[in-house]
Amino acid sequence: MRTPAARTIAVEALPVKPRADQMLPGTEGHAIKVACSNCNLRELCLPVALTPAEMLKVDAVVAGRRKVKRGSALFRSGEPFTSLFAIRTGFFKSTLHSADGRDQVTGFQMAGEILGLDGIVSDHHTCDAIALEDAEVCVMPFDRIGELSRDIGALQDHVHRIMSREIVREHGVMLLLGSMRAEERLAAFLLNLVQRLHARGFSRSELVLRMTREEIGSYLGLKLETVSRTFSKFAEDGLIEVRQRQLRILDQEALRSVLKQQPGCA
Amino acid sequence: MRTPAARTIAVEALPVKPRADQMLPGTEGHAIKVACSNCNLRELCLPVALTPAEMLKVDAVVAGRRKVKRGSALFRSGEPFTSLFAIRTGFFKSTLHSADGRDQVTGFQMAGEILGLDGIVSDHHTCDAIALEDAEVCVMPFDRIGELSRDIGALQDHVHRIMSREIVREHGVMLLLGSMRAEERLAAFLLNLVQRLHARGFSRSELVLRMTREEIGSYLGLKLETVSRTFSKFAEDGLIEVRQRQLRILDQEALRSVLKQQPGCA
DNA sequence: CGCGGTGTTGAAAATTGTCAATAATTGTGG
DNA sequence: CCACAATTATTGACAATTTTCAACACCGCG
Repeated sequence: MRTPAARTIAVEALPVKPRADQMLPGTEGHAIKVACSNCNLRELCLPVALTPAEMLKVDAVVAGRRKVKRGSALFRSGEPFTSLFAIRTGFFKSTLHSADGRDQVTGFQMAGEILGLDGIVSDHHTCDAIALEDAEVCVMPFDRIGELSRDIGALQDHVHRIMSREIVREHGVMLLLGSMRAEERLAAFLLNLVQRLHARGFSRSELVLRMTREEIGSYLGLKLETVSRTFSKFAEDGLIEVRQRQLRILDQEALRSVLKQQPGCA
Repeated sequence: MRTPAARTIAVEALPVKPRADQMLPGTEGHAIKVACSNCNLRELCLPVALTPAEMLKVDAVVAGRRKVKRGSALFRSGEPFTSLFAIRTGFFKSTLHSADGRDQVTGFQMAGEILGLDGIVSDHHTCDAIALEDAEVCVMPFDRIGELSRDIGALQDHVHRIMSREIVREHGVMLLLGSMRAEERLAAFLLNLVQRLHARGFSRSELVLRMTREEIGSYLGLKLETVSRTFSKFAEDGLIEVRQRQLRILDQEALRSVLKQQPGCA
């Protein structure tokens, strides 16, 4: 039996601070100009101090934009690597396919985040980047980035930081996969997601899951049924309200505390 | 001309002796000559083509060496980040400590590998690097690396590749943690370890585990008892021979096939 | 208005973890 | 050099968690 917790939830997680081109689906706006200097994602994507002259050069790094339809790939494993991609709008998953037929979602990426870092080492992409909703990215040829960061120290720093940040993020995922139980994993996932959305101007309590239960499960190292059950348990306990992909966090504190029941509990 | 260092090493190192002999030949208590140009780990650590003039500059990146005793830390989470470290001798683990008291080994590092990349993003280290045997590292102040890679394109590339390689490595760990069962995890771990040791001139079938069962378990997301049991099972099945930390792979093919029993097994 | 993909739920099975006892090994100090 | 303490490893019995299999509900879309 379904608990009566299935009340209607606000249709869409609306931005707290309206930012037209961060709207999730249905974003129709045609890009006016390909330039970081007047991009409203700059604080996320390029949070460094640059002189106006440097800024102009950085603008030239962006070779153009590319739209990616929901369900299709920005790039796939094995393809030659030439560029990094900065997400302007939309939502991606990165998935790995192992030789022995395993699949693993290695991350979910949203506006302002960078895709393609895995391809640098071998000049080939090693995972797929799939749009989970219609998306648009800035294309940044990596050789241009290299050239320019020789001129502009702040840009060089920034590139290093982006890569290091990805390493640190993955450490966190390893911690999650290696030491948390299902409820903890899901709680950590939701808190992370809503925190990142909030940093982009969305609600800190409501969100729309752009991915399936199976994709969440793959990311968290769980089966889709376990994800579903855990959502239901959180809902029963009054931590969240969930109806399909509409999700509202009712008790963020309690969700946090799911993560803190750890050590010598015996 | 580049002498294939790995081959030279292989010849010298083949008689794999028990205890503390997983030290790279030729590195025993050498003088204080700090120079990449004549380092026998160069193929591993700095595999790029440089002119002699560039090579001299790169030598100057290494500010010095540092010895780390078994059990002590090269750096700890929270400490200011200033330098990357290249392992000359010894063996390290990297461990993460979460706010809620969880620990996670995020990797094991050996000669020729780089430590400290996680610290770049925030100017502070975010994990501990602990020596599992007496070790020596080259200290490479990161600002010098930055300066020099502005001059030397090949070095810039190399730095990018090192970071990207770490990202790709961690993807692999996520796959392991997210989708493999205990036997598969341990098999993958052993194969990876022996492959890296072999690349450094050691036997492809014998190795000495420098870490405890608990550390292996932490890395693989398993309890130490599960690690121990799985070792025993592999031994019963004739895949390996294990006596404490001495380990011999008897049937590498069979170990590999542990990873390939994936899909519709029912 | 039905269909396919997606999500939920139950029951049983499998895997891994927990607790506990014991053994082996290593390090330490007399 | 030996003995003792501490750490590390092995193994068994049992418990907990998660997966598997299966049935069914829901939703969006053509």
